Parts: sequence; C-alpha cells; structure tokens
Amino acid sequence: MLSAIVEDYLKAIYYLQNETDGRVRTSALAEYMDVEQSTVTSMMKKLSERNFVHYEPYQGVKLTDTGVPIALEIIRHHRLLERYLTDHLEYDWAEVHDEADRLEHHISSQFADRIAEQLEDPAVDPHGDPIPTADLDVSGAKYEDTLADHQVGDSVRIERVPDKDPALLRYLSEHGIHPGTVVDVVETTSFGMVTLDPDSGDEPVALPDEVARSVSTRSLTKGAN
Amino acid sequence: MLSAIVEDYLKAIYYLQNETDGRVRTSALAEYMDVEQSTVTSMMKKLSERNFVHYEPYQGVKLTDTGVPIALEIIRHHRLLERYLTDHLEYDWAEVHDEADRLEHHISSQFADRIAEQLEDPAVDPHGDPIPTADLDVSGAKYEDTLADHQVGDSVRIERVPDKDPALLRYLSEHGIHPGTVVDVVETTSFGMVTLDPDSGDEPVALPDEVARSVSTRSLTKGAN
DNA sequence: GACGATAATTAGGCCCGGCTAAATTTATAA
DNA sequence: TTATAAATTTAGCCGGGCCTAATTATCGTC
Repeated sequence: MLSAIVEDYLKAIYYLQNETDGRVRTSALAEYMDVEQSTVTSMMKKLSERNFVHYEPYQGVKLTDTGVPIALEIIRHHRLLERYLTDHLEYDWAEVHDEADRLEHHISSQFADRIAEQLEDPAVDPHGDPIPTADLDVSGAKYEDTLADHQVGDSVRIERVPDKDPALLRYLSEHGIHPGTVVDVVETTSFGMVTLDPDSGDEPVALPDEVARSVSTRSLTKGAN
Repeated sequence: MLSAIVEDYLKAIYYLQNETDGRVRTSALAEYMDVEQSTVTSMMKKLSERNFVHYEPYQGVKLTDTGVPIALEIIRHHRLLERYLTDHLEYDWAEVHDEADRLEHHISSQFADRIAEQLEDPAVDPHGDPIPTADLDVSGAKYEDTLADHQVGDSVRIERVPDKDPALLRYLSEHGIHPGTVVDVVETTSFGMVTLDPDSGDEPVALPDEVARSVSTRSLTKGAN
C-alpha cells in the first residue's frame, strides 16, 4: 500500500521530469515538496528500494516504469476531481485545487471511474490540463505553444492555465480568461509584460512574462493546425 | 490539525459510549479499533492532553464537550457520503461503507455542505442511521425498538440496519430488507432465531437474535408510534 | 479478606516522514 | 589545477502510531 506522501513524491517527480526533460534533482524536489533536501534524499532511497524510481546518488532521480503509472493514476484522480467539483458541486475554479489535492489519495479507482462516467469522460480539467484515461493514456498532453511565444497582432486561444495559484486563477477569471477564451496579443514590452485583448469583450489584461510562459495556447492567425 | 487516526478514535468512543451508556473501556476500544490495548492506553493519554476525552487510568474514557462535536462532524461526513455514493454515484448499499470510511476524514466541511445541499438535507443514510445536521444536531437519533423486542404476529417497519458488515447487507438486500420495509414477525425460537415475512412479497427471511438486536424497528401493530 | 484471573498500564522498540548539523561530493572559477 | 562554493548525503534526533513483554491494578470468588 502507498501512503499519500509517497504518492505526492511520485507525482512531483512526474511533473518535474516533464519540465526538465531529464533527471530530477534533489533540490528541485525539495523545493517543490517544501521539505529539506535531506528528507528528499532519504525518501529517494526508499522509493528506489521499492522500484518506483531510478536513483543515483548526486545525480537525481527518474520514475521507473512502475512509478509512472502510479503518478498518472493520481493525476487522473486529481483532474477528474477538479472537473467534478466545478461541474457538479459548484466549486469555483480557484477553490478546487486544495480539495482535489487531498482527495486524490483517498478515492478508489471505482470512485474515479464513476465520476468520469458522470462527466462523460472529459478530456481536460477546468484549467485545461489533460485528464489521463482509465488506462492512463496521456497522448492528448501536447502543449508546445505558450502566450510568451506570440507576437503583437496574434490571435490565440487559451488552452491551459497553471492550476496551483488561486490568486492568479481568480485574477484570470475576473478578466474572463479561461481555457477556450480567444484573445489578441496587443502589446509586449521589453520589461517582461504581455497585454491581451479578450474577444469576449472584456477589458484588456496584462500579465508578466513569467505567467505568460505558463499559459498554453493555440495559434489561430499563424495558420498551421 | 487532527489526523485521520485521531478522528477514528473519537468516532469509536462516540459509538461505544452511546452503546454502553457510560465510560468506554480500553478493551472495548482496542477491539473496535483492532489494535492492542497498550496502543489504546497511549492514545488515550494523548487525547486527554488535547482535551478531547476525560481519561481516568483503569476507569475508561468519555468524550469531552470538545470531543463530541469532532466525532459528530466525522459521522456527518460519513453518512452524507454514504447517501451521496448510493444516490448519485450508483454505489451499492454494501459497498459504500469502506469508501465513506476513508473519505470522511479528507473532505472539507464545504464539500460536506455541498453534497448535503444536492441531496436536499437527507435525514438518514442508506442504512437508516440519522445524519447530524450542519450544526451537529442529532435529535432524530432515537431508536429504542429492535427486531428482537417483537412477538410473533407483530407487524413492524425496518428503520435501521447495521452498516459495518457487507455480507449481511448483501443478504438483507437480496431478501428485500431495507430501511422502510414492512415485515411481519412469523416465528421466534428458543435457540435464538427470528423469522420475518416481508410485506413486499419476498420470501421469508431468518435472522439470528444477535442480528435482530441490531436492527432497529418501529412497531405498526401495537399502536402507539 | 485474600487470591487468582482479567484488565490496564508501563517500558522499550520499530517504522514513517520530518528535522538540524556535519561530512562529502560535485561544480565553478581563479 | 586548485580552492571555494554549492549541492547532496550521512548521522542522529523527534513525534506519531503501532507492537511485545513485563508489571500493576481491579474484580469476582471463595
């Protein structure tokens, strides 16, 4: 049996290794999990003994073929819960993350499958993150474009926004920015700022580059796709 | 913050002290929680330090005014979840207990209130156990009658069945016995057996006294409520 | 009222998941 | 190339929740 903590580490490693495209460093995990590095080291040894990760001292870790599906199962739970909480239990976009973060470890697969069924197997969660299927397929997970990649004049559709920061989510929500929203890029500055004009008629929104880089998009004007 | 384990102990004490109408003995708790007595003793000291129970060595424990509402909150979560799982997620009567037993510790009050709202504030869970209200009122909790109290010829309505034993629940379900079912007592034996004839037309069902004592009923023939 | 049976507690240990402080390895830069 | 900085690991401790074995208190009985 797996503790919630172990599941959290595996999930964290999954996210981090997709970002960095290689081994996950102790320091990165420590920051992500908000624990000391020494704590991470000892946990990595345990995960390694259980064959969830490849661990080489001083070189970081990588999920094994055993570890990946565990992480994906948790991520599936998380995203289904987020979808369910917003669609069926009137949760606000910005509120769902914490609730899902706890429950993901405690619902059965049966529970997950039942809510997936009620939701008619949604492809993405409320932030636009793809929901792994019951057999843990994540092929719908490609988002190469971000807001920061676009030029003034581009028209793009928002595909995904980061889900960890409630304040940002509330801000975006108030300005009518959701996955699916179409916006025009009206200004980019040398000091790291992007301004968007939503097609919905909402007022223009300004975002720091940092944020823009974490908002996935699909280009509408530049053809292709 | 409270661990799931601490919550479980408080819930167990609540149940046991309602059964025995007094202090809860270490041995009773140990059996209920399926741990060693020494484990209970050390936990009782901790709960006592936190002011959740009155603990007198060798004399057992009793929930304090701080402990009771904690237990009731968990029980509310549990019973709402059972209701929700059966009504909205197609869970079977016999399946809900384990899922609810895990989730009760991890849903927020907000979650509980949302599902209560969707269910339109149900009074009882699928086994007939009363659901504490949001302000933890349990005045609907009086069940003095049980199947074992009745005579041959009595007509009674089933009000509540024990929820912990899936095999029993499946058996009852197969024989059409639910809260709300009306049955006639057709036989009682000296060797501890009660036979019921459901008004629904289902075949008669035999139950050992042990079980009959744990099935709450409401008398229909003997007048007075 | 003393005695054995039973219940409860104490003592001491284990594993988990954290921590701090010290040692060690790796990376950087003179 | 070597010194120093930074990252990582090791060593050792702590609290939570469990255990076994040993001790002590309470209870039912004679």
